[in-house]
Amino acid sequence: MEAEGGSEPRATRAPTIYDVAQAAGVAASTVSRTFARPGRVNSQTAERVRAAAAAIGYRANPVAQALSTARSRMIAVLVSDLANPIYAELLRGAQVAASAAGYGVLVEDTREDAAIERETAERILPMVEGVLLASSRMSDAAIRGVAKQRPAVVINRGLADVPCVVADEQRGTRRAVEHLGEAGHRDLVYVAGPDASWPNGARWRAFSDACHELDLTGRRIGPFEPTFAGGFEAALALGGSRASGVLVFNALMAVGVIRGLQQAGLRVPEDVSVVGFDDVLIGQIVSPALTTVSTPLQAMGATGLRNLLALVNGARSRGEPVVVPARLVVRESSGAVPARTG
Amino acid sequence: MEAEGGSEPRATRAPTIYDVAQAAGVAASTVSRTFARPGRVNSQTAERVRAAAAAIGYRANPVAQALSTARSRMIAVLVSDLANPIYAELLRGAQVAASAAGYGVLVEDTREDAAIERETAERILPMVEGVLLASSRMSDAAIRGVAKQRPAVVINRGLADVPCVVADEQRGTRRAVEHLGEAGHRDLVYVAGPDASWPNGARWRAFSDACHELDLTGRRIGPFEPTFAGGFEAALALGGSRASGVLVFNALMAVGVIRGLQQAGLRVPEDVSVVGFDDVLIGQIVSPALTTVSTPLQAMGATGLRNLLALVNGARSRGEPVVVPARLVVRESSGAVPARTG
DNA sequence: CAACTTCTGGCAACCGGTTGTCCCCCGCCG
DNA sequence: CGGCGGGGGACAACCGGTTGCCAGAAGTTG
Repeated sequence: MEAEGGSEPRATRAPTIYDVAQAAGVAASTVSRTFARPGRVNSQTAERVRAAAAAIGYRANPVAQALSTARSRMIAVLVSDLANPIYAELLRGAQVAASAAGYGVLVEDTREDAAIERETAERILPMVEGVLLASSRMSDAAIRGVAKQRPAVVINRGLADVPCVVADEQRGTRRAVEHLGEAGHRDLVYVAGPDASWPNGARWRAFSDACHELDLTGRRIGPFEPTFAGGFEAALALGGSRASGVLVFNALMAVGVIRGLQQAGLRVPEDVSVVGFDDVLIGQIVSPALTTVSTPLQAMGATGLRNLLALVNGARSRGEPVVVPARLVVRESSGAVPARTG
Repeated sequence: MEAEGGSEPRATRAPTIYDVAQAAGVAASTVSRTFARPGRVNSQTAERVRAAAAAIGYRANPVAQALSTARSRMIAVLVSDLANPIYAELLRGAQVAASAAGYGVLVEDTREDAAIERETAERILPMVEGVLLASSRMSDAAIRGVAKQRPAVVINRGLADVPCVVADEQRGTRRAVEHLGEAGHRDLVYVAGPDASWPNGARWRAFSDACHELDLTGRRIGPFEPTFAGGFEAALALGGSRASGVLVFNALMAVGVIRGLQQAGLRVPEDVSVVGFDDVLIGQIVSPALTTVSTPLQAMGATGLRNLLALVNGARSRGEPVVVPARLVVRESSGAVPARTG
């Protein structure tokens, strides 16, 4: 007679295919095939197995499956900073897409630090089937190193030899500059984010080119932290400038710039027009509402993840990056150039 | 002679302990113990093994380790909506804490849906060592069901028999009501969030009690969606009310309420005072800045995760929930009651 | 009716670690 | 010099599935 415990907590071992096999009077392999290869076993037998499994509450152990099939059904997603809503959105898109495909998402917040990112990647690489790098801060070489070990897709970064999903920074930025130009602004400033950020470089280049073509003056200040505080700080640096139009690396910073300018006694958009990147709630809430270059963040996350799964399943990537459109959403933070009183 | 491929992609199988064993001239078990039980093997042997491992680039396979030790070193974190910054913060706190302990975090966005949440939980339960439920929408019974299968910790919800981390909703709410009362507001409204949300219930009860004790009139409207749009909608419903002080379920909604009221031609705080819950960036940015009940979200995520790990490692939980303090942060959206002109 | 398929279940090896157990060898002690 | 103790390495079983291969049964074909 076995010991009769009181309320057993998580005592009893979970049932395995062997338990099911015994209950159904078949071999373990038959149980395995019943679930993994329907059709391979006689339907009557299968029915018996399923009944036995249900009766004893069998659930396949995903770890064991992962070991024997070498497929963990997990994807790693690395983001720079979960507190930044753009990563929350990207992650959400990716997570929902993964879930739909029966995959789990291992998140890691790399805290805007290339070293942490690298180390993290190495650590979790062996247990996932692929890696989605959102706005990686690593060097190209490091990214390729990761991609050599596992299928990888990069979001928000253009990079040869590794599949990418990027927004059309070029056109988006161009539209923003045109918008400012049409409003009469001649002197523009680009407020830069982190040097390690690829979109930052792309936006600055596109800004610079567009200014040149449209015969506008375009300067750059920064880099600043890609946060509200960083933008606020940038607004102070903007003080002595003659610039009437400002393009800011991201939405959080742009909001910071607006607040900083207001703090300094300038009105937006009457004195200075501010345009940002990323269409997140905070930009819509702030007053004046932020004119911004909008990219479909959730969709990018989802697309990135789906492409990654395709890769995992043996697809070969076309060399071309996936480019999603960016459009300008004009709100209240930009307007006509002020009449020069000075 | 083997086929000589060109650039081999991810061809070669990762080295195993058997490869290391062969290279070092020892048995596989010795290799395993070299890493898993330092001290059990002679230091000279260990050195040889480590050298061999380094030479061939061996890395332990976490899946195999998970199978044989029954420890996957992964924790599931379920949140209702990643697009809500409070979950992003909770998740961030949890992720960083997990990472520090060498654990990975599997996130799942349950989209505010109890059914999805349940199903998700069942699906990933077998591959994690524990579960952190942030603002679960499931029934108490369903949560207990989960907790019976794996160690679980619940955040933002009080629940007997399952370890919890909650903010001091009672005191936080009380402070908010006192604040409004001291400013002269006699007629208050609580704008409710989802019925399935535990903090929503706790806040409403505390609000109601506080109003009673302080001899104020406290009504309730809702439920509304816990989003900006939901708050905006609520503001419309607030229209005909004589209430001059409004307490709103969360920050996103509170911001929506402010904007909705402004839209309706009311000034905040001159005509109506608005107080919210959750101290997130958006509440600081909005104009007027939101007076809010602030709780340490990242810390709650981190604490929840650490307690979960303790549980996983065999600690028994004291029955008491962990209560973290909530404090009122007074900003611009609340002020003195307007002089009654009507 | 023999030869050949097709269907279907079982056996056993395998994925890559971990760990209980055995045993050899060495040193130490009486 | 014999016996004892313990350090340390090897063997093999095990975690829980998956799958190649085999063989018996049933069905098909000439």
